[in-house]
Parts: sequence; structure tokens; C-alpha cells
Amino acid sequence: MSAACTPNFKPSPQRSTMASVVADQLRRRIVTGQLLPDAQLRVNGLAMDFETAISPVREALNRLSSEGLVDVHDMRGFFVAPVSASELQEITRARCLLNDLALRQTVANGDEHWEESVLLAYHRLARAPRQSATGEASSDWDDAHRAFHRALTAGCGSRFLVEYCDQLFVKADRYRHLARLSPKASVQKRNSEHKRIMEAAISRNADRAAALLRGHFEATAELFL
Amino acid sequence: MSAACTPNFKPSPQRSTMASVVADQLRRRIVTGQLLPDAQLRVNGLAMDFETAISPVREALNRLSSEGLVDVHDMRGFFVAPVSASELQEITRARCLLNDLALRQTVANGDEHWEESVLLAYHRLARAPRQSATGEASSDWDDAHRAFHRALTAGCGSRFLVEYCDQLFVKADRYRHLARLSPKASVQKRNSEHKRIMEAAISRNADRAAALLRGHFEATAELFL
DNA sequence: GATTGTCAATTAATCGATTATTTGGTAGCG
DNA sequence: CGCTACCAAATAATCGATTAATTGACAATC
Repeated sequence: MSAACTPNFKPSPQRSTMASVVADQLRRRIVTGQLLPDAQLRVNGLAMDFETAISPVREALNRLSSEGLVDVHDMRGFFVAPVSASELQEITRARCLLNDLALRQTVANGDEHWEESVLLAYHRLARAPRQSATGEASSDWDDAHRAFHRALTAGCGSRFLVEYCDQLFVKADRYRHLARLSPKASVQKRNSEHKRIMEAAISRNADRAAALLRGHFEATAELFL
Repeated sequence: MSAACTPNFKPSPQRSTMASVVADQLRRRIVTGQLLPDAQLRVNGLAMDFETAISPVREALNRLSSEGLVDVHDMRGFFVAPVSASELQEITRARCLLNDLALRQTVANGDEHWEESVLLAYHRLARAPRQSATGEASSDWDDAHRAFHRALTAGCGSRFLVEYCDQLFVKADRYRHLARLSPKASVQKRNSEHKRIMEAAISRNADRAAALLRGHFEATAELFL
């Protein structure tokens, strides 16, 4: 809000660096599958695409490397992180374990504010169009989806647990997008799953919420496998 | 092994980049408390220290930023991540939760190879001198300590869970080092704790191992608080 | 006296060029 | 025919210099 209202006392200096912009863009492209697994990320080409020099691109790639979306091989360059069925199974397993843990803590400890934030996040998700007019996946929906899952676990009291669940969400979301790109992909409406999860969580039914969430994760993984 | 035996067919090209070396060095300095929390990391100064240019230093700092050891503020530079009692409590809590989970999975699933690796890691830890002749903390001991804790959870079958436990270990280890630097620090011998944890784990007593591990984490946190 | 505006010094971010390394192809050799 | 050594093109890593932003000191104003 402040940014929009501030009448630019300082002559609007760059709000963010080129490196940050490039990192955000590349992260999105990797997660949405625009950049395919194992693709080599040539610093020169990317610098031309983004109309910038190579240093900011390298900085961006170095950030993504610690997030696990990009692999660095010293003196050989940067590559989009590979995918595999076994990794997806590991991700799904870890998601089940960690989200189960977080959700139970949350259901036990969550306050009114948590309840409201889950309800709000669900509302926004349900309202967001899943694909844009052109049939492309909507990044608004993606964001709302992520925010909903984050809200679910956010009341657990451990920001690290929330953070790890979120990281796993992003990794799993990449697989979801990749599955969607495959020709035999079947687009399924599954918003009712989110609704049931929300209702179980808010009514403090930990066992039911955890089971639903687990099913939700496994169904997502099935799309790819 | 292969590196040592190879008679340098290629004229020994650089095995690693400057950026990787700097990143490793800085990580160690931050974790051991040589670089104090909130300290500003001036790229120019670091480049002179490491006798290199600013680009590799910036690359290293960008990698560390995604690991949570360094904070980047666009256009304001890089800073050593701050510490706080509340963060340590969150770290400890998350460690207890995740290691408990991992340890129970491991005790249920771990095979012979896992047992042997834990025994070996303990042996190396017990043998490593805790401080060098000059009284400085030994990085060998630190490495062995980390390897031991990693080995404990490594049999759980989820590489992500192992990874997250390891990340939390590093964060907690920074607090341990910082506590050690304080004048009123009391150096305690606590290797017997590791021994008991190992024994409980190998004898597949999940409850006992988990309880000991929890106590171990909380005792470590107490040093700082 | 506190607040705001200006300016120089400092430092961050970016750039273009240079150096070092890998890769892929080809010739020489067993 | 397969293997190794060599070379040239491609590309990764690094460097030094340039540009852009912030910080802190100081002056002007309310």
C-alpha cells in the first residue's frame, strides 16, 4: 500500500535489482515447466533474453541453485534440476510426513486468526480462474493454491516447518505442471478436495484433515506417475 | 580416491571455482561465529580478503542467501543473518519434531548398512579432538558431529527429511558456536550423550533414542539462552 | 530545535572485455 | 577398429571499470 500511495519523494529508484527480477522469472519458468528438466541454462543466452549482462543472470542462477531448482556444476554451467519418479515419490512422502505433523500442531494450537486466514485463502483459491482465457495455466491460481496450502500449516508455530512444507509444495507443483504439459494429461477439477480439507481443518478434525491432505498429495503425484 | 591416483592427464584444471571456495569459507566463518550476526558483508572488502574479484564473492553471497545464512537487501548489500532467542527456540522445536519423525522412521526401516554407518560415525566423532592444540574449536570435530547426526536420520528413507534435519543442525550449530564465544561460556563434555543416543538407536529403541535426542537438542539450546 | 533538502563520499549493481576450461571433432597410433 | 592425443570452437569464470543507489553530514527552513 505504501508504495502505491507514496508520491515518489525520491525519484523512484529501482525497487529491485535485475538479479532479483531474473531469479523470480527463472523460478517461475522452471516451476511452470517452460524450462524443461535438465535443460542447460546458458548464461549468455539468458542475458540476451532478459536484455541484461551476464553478472545479474549468474547471481540469479546461484540463488536458485541453493533452492534446488537449478544444479551448478563447477566449470560446466547451470542446468535445470532433473526430475524423476523416485524424486516425486520422495517429495510426496516428505510432504505427507511434514504436513501431517504441521497440520496436527495447527489444529491443536491454531487461533481464530488462523481459522480466518484459512477461510480467506480458500475463498481466494475458489474464486481464482484456473486457466486464463487463452487456456494457459494461470499464475494467479498457482499463487492462490500455494497460499492456501501455506495457510493450512501456518498455525503450527514453527516457521521452519511451514517453510519446509512450502518448499516441498513448490517442488511438487513443478511436477504437477510438467504432468499437465504431457499430451495425455487429463485436466481434473479438484477444488472440492480443497474445500473438504479446509472444512475438516477448521472444525479441528485433525485425523480427517490429515487423511484428506494425504490423499490430495497422492492424487497430485499420480497425475505425473 | 580417483583424484589422488590419477596422474594428471589433463594439466590439473581447477577442481572448483573461486565462487565455490568463497562460499564454503564464508559458510564456515558464519557458522563458527568468526563473522558475527548482522555484520555487513562488504563485497569489496571480502574480495580483497580472498584475493579475488567481486563477481565470485557476489556469487557466493547469493548462494548463501538462499541457505538462510546471509540476508540480501536489494541495493543495500549483504548481511550475516541475525540471531535471536526466539529463532533458536523455533529451530530447536523444529529439530525435535523433524528428528523425532526421522529417527522413528529410521529405527523402523533402517538396515544393517545404516547400523554400521551410525557406529562408524560415532567412532569418528569420539576419536576427533574437540579442540585443536591452540584451544580453537576444531572443524574436524564439527564435521564429525554433523556427520553423526546425519547418519542417525539417514535411514529414514526420505532424503528431504534428512536434508532438512541437516539444515537445522547447521543453524543450531551456529548458535552453539556463538554461545561458546561468550565469556561466561562453560565448555561441557557431552560425548556420553552421543553414545547413549547411538546405543538406543542401534538397539531399535525408538522412544528412548528420540527422548535422548530431544534432550540433547534442548541442552544445546540452553547453552545459548 | 526539529524537520526537510542538498551534496559529496561510500558502496552496490551492472557492464563489456579477458582469461580459463570444457567439448566435440579429427588425426595419429597401437 | 578402437583408443588416445591434440586442436579449435564454444562457453564458463573472472576481472577491472562504469553506472546507479544509498548513507551521512551539513545547510536551509519552518
